[in-house]
Amino acid sequence: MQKTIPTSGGEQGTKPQDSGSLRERKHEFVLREIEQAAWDLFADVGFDRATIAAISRRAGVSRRTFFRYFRTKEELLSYSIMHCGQRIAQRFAGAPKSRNPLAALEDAMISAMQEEIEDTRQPKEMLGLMFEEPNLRGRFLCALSSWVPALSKELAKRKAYRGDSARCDLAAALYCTAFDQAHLRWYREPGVDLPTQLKRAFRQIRESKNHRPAR
Amino acid sequence: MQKTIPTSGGEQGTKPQDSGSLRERKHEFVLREIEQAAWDLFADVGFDRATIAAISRRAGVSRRTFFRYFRTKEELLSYSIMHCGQRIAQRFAGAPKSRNPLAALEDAMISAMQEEIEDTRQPKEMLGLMFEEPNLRGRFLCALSSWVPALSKELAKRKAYRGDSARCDLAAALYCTAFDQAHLRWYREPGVDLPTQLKRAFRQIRESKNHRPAR
DNA sequence: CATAGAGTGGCACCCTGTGCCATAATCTGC
DNA sequence: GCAGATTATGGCACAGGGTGCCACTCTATG
Repeated sequence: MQKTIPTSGGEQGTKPQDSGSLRERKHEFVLREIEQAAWDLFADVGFDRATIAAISRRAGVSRRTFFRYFRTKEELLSYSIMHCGQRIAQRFAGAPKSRNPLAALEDAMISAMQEEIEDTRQPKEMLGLMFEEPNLRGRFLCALSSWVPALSKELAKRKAYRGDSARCDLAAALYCTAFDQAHLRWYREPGVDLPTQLKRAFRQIRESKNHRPAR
Repeated sequence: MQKTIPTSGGEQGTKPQDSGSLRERKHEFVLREIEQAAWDLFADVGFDRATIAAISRRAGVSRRTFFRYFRTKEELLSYSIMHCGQRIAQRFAGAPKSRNPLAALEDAMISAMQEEIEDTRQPKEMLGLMFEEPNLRGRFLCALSSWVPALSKELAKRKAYRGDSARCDLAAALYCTAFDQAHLRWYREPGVDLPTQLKRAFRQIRESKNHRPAR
């Protein structure tokens, strides 16, 4: 029953990605255990019926400890989504400055999501909860809208809309909405992959919009 | 201390808008009492610190009864927002069919909000809570996104995007996002009124988009 | 006035989330 | 290794959100 925590001073040599002290690795380990236990239970009985006591038991920690890793049950979600937002922001910031700002944002979202899907266990199941459970839908949208400032800032830095922050805010928000809707369609429409749905949504946003060069 | 409930058989005659039986009017009355008590308390101490016990006490009902009027504390919000969404949908549906579909949607949102602001006590304070309290932000966005199906349906009926439902969905969602962002700016930027903010946001969406007639 | 049905309040109960404290584990310097 | 500082953990108590249940009150109807 006891699972082992990877040791740093072990005989088989420390792997490069197992960075940090034992304490840090342990923390990371328990975090993943809780996360996994939670998602397993969500899949079994749904979000609302999965009590924190049950999640904790499944993860092998006390209820009190759960709250030291996640402030609320919903934070289990925001967690994944925030991480996803950071990925997108990083890629966006790393894109060549010569690229059209909106096109760079689109690229960042598409490529980040391709990677995200590969990394995530049961991405569609997770997404299902986000769309079906009203509680989670709110959290999801709230997390999405929290991406706006960072994306808007990068748009402004790249002189989209001549650097007008209000317009960049709105543009970022619109792209997040397209992101959401593309996921919704991907979830509901089997057979069409996510990148295609994203591209369709983005095309509709910029459809017939003439990106007039900054003066 | 005792407030009186408008009687139907009173000497001063029944007012036309006080329709329904005594039971129904009483229900409506208590509903408003709770709603008002809640918003007053929210303004005083914030959403989180306003306990349901305190709201109920202020409204003169028991805690148990509160939950017979509102399933959750957050529902106090969704309530207003849903109502607002219905208003918009009604106006949209009532617009002349000859009008450009997207323009009709814009008109509906603008005029509905003008009326809404007049009807609402402290509209900006309410909005403030929606943007500042993370819990409420999620609820707000979730309620907003629940408008999408109805608006999309009406867009499709009016042959926007040649009736393509996927595109209408996205368009409706984008307009809701513009709606949200306009409110955000209105809240943060004193001195510019809401209709102006809405118009600015809408202009950016359709900016340079050529509404080609449906073939 | 009598009776059915809806509204109400009080109670017990479970779950979420937090503060507090004792205990156990890790880290640091020796 | 070892002692002390630091941090993680678990258990407990407690406030608040939300629900089921039951007795009681009020309305609607005849």
